[in-house]
Amino acid sequence: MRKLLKIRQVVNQGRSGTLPPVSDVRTRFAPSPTGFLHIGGARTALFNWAFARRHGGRLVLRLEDTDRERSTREAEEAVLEGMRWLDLDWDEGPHRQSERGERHAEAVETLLATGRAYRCTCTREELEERKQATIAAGGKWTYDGRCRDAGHGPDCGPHTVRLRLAPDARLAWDDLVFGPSGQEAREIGDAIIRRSDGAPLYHLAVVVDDLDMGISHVIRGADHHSNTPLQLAIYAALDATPPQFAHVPLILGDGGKKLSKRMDAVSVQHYRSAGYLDDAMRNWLVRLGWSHGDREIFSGPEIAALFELANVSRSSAQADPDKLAWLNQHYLKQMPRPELLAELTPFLEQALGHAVEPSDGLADLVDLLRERARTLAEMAEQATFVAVQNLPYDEKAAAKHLKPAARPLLEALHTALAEVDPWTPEAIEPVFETVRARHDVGMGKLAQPVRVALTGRAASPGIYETLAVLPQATALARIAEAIHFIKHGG
RNA sequence: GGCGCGUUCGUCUAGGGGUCUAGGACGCCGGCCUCUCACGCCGGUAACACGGGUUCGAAUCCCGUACGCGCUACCA
Repeated sequence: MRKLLKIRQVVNQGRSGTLPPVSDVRTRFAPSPTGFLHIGGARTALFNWAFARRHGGRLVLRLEDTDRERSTREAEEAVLEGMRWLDLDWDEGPHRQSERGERHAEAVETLLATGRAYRCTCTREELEERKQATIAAGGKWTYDGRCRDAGHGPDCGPHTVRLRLAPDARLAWDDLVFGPSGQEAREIGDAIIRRSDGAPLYHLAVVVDDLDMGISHVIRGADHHSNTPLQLAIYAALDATPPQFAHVPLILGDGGKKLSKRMDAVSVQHYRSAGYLDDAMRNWLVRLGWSHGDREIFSGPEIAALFELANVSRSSAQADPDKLAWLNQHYLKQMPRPELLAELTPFLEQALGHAVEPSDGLADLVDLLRERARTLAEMAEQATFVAVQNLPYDEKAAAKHLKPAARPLLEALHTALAEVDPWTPEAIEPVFETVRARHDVGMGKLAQPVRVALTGRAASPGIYETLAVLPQATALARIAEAIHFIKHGG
């Protein structure tokens, strides 16, 4: 218990207050390892990370893995993987709640020894019965205190342990986001802190863990706002100074409803595999409930430099996938080429179904595509033509542009293009000009058939660039194929 | 049901009594650019939940209503 007393109180501050420049800020992220990192959890982690970094503090990672069923090693790893992907580096841990049973048990024993808690032999059935009775009588139910002064000893048979609350205690705190908050103890009642099977309850466990880990700021989802009074009571019973609390609003799904696993994309790995960038994801998440004036774009380091709890909203936010897509393209546009190439390759290989050799053409193409794709998956889709063996034609595109009228144009181009040297957009352009002038057609009539011949589709980057991205021989071969296609049909 | 919290354009938000005929961003619509698709640029649409107060003056303060969310477990 000594250890618990060491906790230092960080200067109390309201929403408008400021923190001392250097502090002992210690935040924590405490997810339960469910097999994926939920975007709500990811944002909570991000806020904790940002707050710690902003104030030169430390972030502690703690896995709340008491649900042994779901808490497999793989489930844990998935959560950590999500954190790493988002560059949310932690300074301590991961600690595991399951490994701290002894500390939880000790705390309960201390509480029992000091009379701050007592044993309760009421059974679930009895409790339920009395609860229904008082509700039927129009009353509000909290534990009626039957065992409060019964003085049950350790050998009283099956029992739970309850916290003895002073009925007139006002369990109040100044929430860093919600402001002054609190509840009367009598509205809570004597809560169970240890189950009859000896396992500690969540509220006891978090308090002991946060105390032991020296957490100065508990930043967590608003769903815990109304759990705080009880936890405050536990801190008090332990004679410990509670940390500061900041509750962040929940993230809602489409239509303002709670995020549902089947209706919404709730895990960060979903977005990752859909081709979203970590920078975009972080930026999107941080702007859900937090703002910094009119600014929209924030890099990781900028978040770490600018984040303040005072600018966190109190109302829940609806996740908007369109905004994420926009952010993603923004980051796609400014990502250094080698990096982008590396990120794209796995997506491209997946789209093609075979390995891809790096080439200058592909590298050039990536620069052309960053203006046209919102995700890596989209970009890969648009890039397949450079690396594909047998180019398939989009049916509608072929029907519209690979018509007999295009044949003489393609033939003229094929001949002229064979002479182009060097094979660059600049050298290719004049060829189109001459062919266009000679056949007296508009650019559209000329470019579209070529585009379909080269890419199989009606949309691609500029035609000269698209040509130059392919080896000259390949480009010529595809034009020849298109001519053949027009002659003989599919 | 009880307790708590929330409510500014479709969405994320700025805004802490006059400078708000409410600003930015995404989306959407229109235009320009143009070989397609994009990008870019220009322009437009669109909000203070409702009702009472307080005040010379309210998006901003107070009360109520409605709606939404959270908690209300020997779950976390």
